Amino acid sequence: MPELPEVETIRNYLRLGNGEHPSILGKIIKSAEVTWGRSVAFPTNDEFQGKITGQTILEIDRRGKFLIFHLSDNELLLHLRMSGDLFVREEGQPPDPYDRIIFHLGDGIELAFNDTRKFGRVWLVTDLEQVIGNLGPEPFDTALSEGIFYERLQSMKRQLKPLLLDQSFLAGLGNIYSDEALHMAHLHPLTRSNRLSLEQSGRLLECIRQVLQAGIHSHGASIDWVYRGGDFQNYFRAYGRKGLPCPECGEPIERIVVGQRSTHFCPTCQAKIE
DNA sequence: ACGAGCGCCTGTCGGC
DNA sequence: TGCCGACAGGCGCTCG
Repeated sequence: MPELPEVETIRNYLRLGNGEHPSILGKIIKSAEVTWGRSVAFPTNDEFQGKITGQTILEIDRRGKFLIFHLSDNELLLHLRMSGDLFVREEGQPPDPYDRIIFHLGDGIELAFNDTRKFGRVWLVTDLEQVIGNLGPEPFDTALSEGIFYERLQSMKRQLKPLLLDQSFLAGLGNIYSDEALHMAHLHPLTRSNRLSLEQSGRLLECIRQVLQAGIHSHGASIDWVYRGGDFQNYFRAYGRKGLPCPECGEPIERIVVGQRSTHFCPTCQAKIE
C-alpha cells in the first residue's frame, strides 16, 4: 500500500496521536504477540519477542518507506509493503483477523500491525545499516542537488519508471507517485535516464518533490478498502486514469506494463526521448 | 548492467 | 449464481 506520503502520515499519527488516542512516544512495550511468524524478518520469532519486551519507544522516524522506532536498546524497523497498516487501539477490542503482530503498550493501549496480504516485515536490530544500508537518498534531502541527481541519472541507462521504483536510486517513491511525478515532469516512463538534459533532470527532481509534498499535505492517498484519511486519490493526474482525459491536454491517458507494474502516462504530454 | 519472470499472500472486481 | 482470470500502493530472487 503505502509510499512515502502514506508512511509519513502514519508516522505522524503514531507520534502525535489523533484525538482518539495519545501519542505512543514514551510507551513501554510490555509484550509483542506475533500471530503470523513470517512477519518477523529478523531475528527469530522468540528472540524478537524476548528482546523487545520492556523497551521504551523513544522516537519514531521514517526513511524511505521504512518506519523506524528508536527503542531504548534496539531499533525496530517496519515495512508495510502492499497492505500493511498500523493502528493504535484500546486493549480488549475484538481482534482483527488480519492483525499480524500486536504490541501491548500498557495503559490499556495496543499497537496493531495489520497486514492482509502478509508481505509486510519487521526487524529488530542494533545497527540500522543492516536493513536500510542500501537505500538511496531521501527525496527531500537538501544534499540531493540538481547536479548530483543529474549525475546519478547520467551514470545509468535505465528506463525512468523502473528506476524511480528502485529504492537504491531514490527512497520512497512507489507506483503512484512515480507515475504522477513523470506526468508532471512531462517525461515518458520508458525514456532512458541518460537521455535527460540537465534541465529535464532538474524538472524531474522538482516534480518528485512536488507530488510527494502534495501527497503528504493530503495525508496520502486512499484506494480500495485499505487505508483511512487521505484524499490524494482525488488529485491523480495519471495513475489509475486509463482512458480518462489528461488534465493538461485532454488526450486519453494510456496504460502500459513496465517491469510488471502498471504504468499510466499521457502519450501527448510525455513524449518519449529516444 | 539491465530487465523479464516469478514468488510471496489475500481480496475485489468484471466478464462469461 | 458461480467460476476464473486480472489486478492491487512492494520487493527479493534467478536467469539471460
